[in-house]
Amino acid sequence: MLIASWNVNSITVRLPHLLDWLKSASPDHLCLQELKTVEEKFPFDQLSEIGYSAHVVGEKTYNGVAILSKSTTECVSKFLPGSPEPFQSRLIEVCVDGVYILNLYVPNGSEVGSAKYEYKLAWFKALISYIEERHVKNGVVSDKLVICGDFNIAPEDRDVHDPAEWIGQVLVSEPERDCFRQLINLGMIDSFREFEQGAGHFSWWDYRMMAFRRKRGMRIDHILVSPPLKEALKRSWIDIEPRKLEKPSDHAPVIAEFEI
DNA sequence: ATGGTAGGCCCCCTA
Repeated sequence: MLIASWNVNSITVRLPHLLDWLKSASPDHLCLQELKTVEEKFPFDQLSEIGYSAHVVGEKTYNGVAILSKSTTECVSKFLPGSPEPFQSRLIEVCVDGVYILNLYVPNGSEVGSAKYEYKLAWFKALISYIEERHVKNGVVSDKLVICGDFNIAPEDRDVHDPAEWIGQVLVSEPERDCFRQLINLGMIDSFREFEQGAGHFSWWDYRMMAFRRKRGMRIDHILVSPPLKEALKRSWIDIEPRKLEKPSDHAPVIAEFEI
């Protein structure tokens, strides 16, 4: 079974890339972020034609998340209780055959110390409570849980093209990394790092300054796996091919394979 | 300290 995650930066613009990628990669479930549209304009029909159903939380212009699946899934949640105001569509969770898939679009944070940065930290605090209430027993995640998404956090310096240049900045600041570590402390496993220890593996590159060509990126999109799924995890990787296309998303899809 | 590029939308905001 393949579970993938991709920040498409507008599903309207990226639909051709998305359909092509689904046909070639053929994931069982794909978590999408930054739809930038409302549910009424979501391309259910075109996705259905290639075998995918979808649960969607959209909004006009910003944010928006969805989970596409080949099989039928049960939607568990479409919002984050206790998240700071105003509401933003950044969380959706489904359940399928006893496996929970939680899809996140973590706030970007804009700049350390800004109001948006405080929103990001408050949002993550609510996220930890959400996970603790639903999936944690005795301090660890006891359910079969996969947390996918654009975390807007590069967990360690090896996930950053130039750590010295980025020190203390948004996406890499210690309070943000503390947020990520809280999930690790609940037992969640960074699937990518189970198979690859090296630096230079990125999932996002700024559109500006030819960042992709210059390999100046960050690994901020993640698939985390709970302890009950660890043995089933067989592979985890980043597919940078769609980032090479004309009019790409600034993010690449990340994929995890399970023997289930 | 700033700018560069992209997407959506209402001439600017977010990333």
